[in-house]
Amino acid sequence: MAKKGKQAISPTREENYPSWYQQVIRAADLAESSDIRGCMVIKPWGYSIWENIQKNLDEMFKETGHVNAYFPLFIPKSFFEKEAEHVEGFAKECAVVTHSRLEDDGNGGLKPAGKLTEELIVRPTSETIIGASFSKWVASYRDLPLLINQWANVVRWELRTRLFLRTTEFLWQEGHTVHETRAEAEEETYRMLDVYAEFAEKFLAMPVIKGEKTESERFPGAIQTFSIEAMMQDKIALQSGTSHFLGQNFSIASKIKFQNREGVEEFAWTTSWGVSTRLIGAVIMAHGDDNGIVLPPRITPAHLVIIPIYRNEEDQKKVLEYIDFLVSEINQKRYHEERIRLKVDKRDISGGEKIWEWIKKGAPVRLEIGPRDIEKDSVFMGRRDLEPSEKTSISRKEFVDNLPDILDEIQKNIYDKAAGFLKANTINIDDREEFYQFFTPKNKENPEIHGGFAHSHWCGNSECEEIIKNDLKVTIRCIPSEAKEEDGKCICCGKTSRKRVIFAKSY
RNA sequence: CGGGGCGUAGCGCAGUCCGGUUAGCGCACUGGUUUUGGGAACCAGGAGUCGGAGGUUCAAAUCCUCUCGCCCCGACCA
Repeated sequence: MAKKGKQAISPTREENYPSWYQQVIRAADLAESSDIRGCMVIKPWGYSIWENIQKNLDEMFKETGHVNAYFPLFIPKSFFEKEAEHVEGFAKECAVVTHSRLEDDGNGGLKPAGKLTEELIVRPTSETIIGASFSKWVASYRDLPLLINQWANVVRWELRTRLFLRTTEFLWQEGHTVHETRAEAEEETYRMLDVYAEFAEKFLAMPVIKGEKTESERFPGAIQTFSIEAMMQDKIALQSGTSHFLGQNFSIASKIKFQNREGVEEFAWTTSWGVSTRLIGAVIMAHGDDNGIVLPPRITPAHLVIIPIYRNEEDQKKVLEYIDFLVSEINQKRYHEERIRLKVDKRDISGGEKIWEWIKKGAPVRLEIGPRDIEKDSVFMGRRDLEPSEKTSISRKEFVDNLPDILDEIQKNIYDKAAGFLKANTINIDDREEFYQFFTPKNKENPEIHGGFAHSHWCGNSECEEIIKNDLKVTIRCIPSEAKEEDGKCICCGKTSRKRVIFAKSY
């Protein structure tokens, strides 16, 4: 007898959001924490999502003229010291390699030996080490622009970690580009922000807001930092991608110089931009429900899971033959120029258990196929964007013909749902009192999900930013690119302002 | 790094305050029988030395000290 609740995940989002998040990761078998502090093991189902993110983003990078390369994991400490703000920003979270050997400590253990003459930093980001190469590669304006991307792991020794959202080691890509002019570098910065926004919306089905960071939230060493911000279902903002205009700061530090068209030597203009495995956390929290993760078809490891139903060997043979035929038909179809990724779950466990497992893992489409369906030449379909009980029987032919459209419809539905949520929880606030109420939970002991994105005026003074942050833990997520100029008064100090910015709590 | 909570089988927990037979329970796992289209039932099994180290004691999951890790809140951050 089924005696568990209506939901597969406990606690629900409403009951305890952080705990729900962890349970979804476990139930969907995405990742687990490892024996190393703050580091995660990404399991096959989770890693496969990352591979699909990589594949599609990489294509977009190539389409915009970038090529991949790979640079060292280690950065000599002296390289790091070249850009003062950069050092200050990352110093507190650097893993440092000091020795090169281990030797017997005389007690059956090992001790480090072979002290390095210069310590090596495990890269928290690669501006300085890549800059060292770039300085050798760039001599003339004819060498520019230089458009490089690297897929890599980085280490940031964060104090508090959360699977996918903030881990000590994480996977990401970092783009590093060098340009002849300021304008060109700025253009690149915006272009890559647009690529991220497009990727988030098209592939992750996640609406985002593009905008510029305030000075306090800027990347260490950057002139300008831009980000895409998404709203999670607890109404908290998640910075999901960043693009930085670095000016000449890093080219000066790394001596990236070139002879310009007038024959005069000058420092180049650089950018950097990145997204990380955090995007998987974003997908979980943007679309997941109380039954587990909900995967956008464009990045799911499996579009379709087929569950054979039979009770004797005779039926089994018939069912599996029917499924073989169905699979061969599906293999003819394409979804956005890719093969349909499918799994036939032949494991010898009960049907109901399999169905729930695939719901928790977020597979967009499930088919149950048994003797009854074969008789009607039809399939029994469940969709992850609908309730688990909402299953329909449709003819085999119709299903096969429409499968790509069904997947697109699911992709669209979950996007619309997330966009609706973002809209419903975004408001203009002009009154300070109202602003404070918006961001204050009614139940202090056990805070309910509250707040959202507040579009409010800001005078541009970082002191106001600081006051709000201290009072409410609310920060300016970005100055939206699309914000229109209008007259208003700063939500904090009341001085005149020309633009609304987005205030929210953030991860 | 500061405050709080917690480490007992793969997972979730009871037992700890008031030390004392072979350390329990649910789920999962293995084998069997009956089942099977919304998370099956029964029977029989396997698996832990109680996060780690040290101490107190005739006796430690339980008391003391140190230490490691996880979770939540805060500061820091993709």
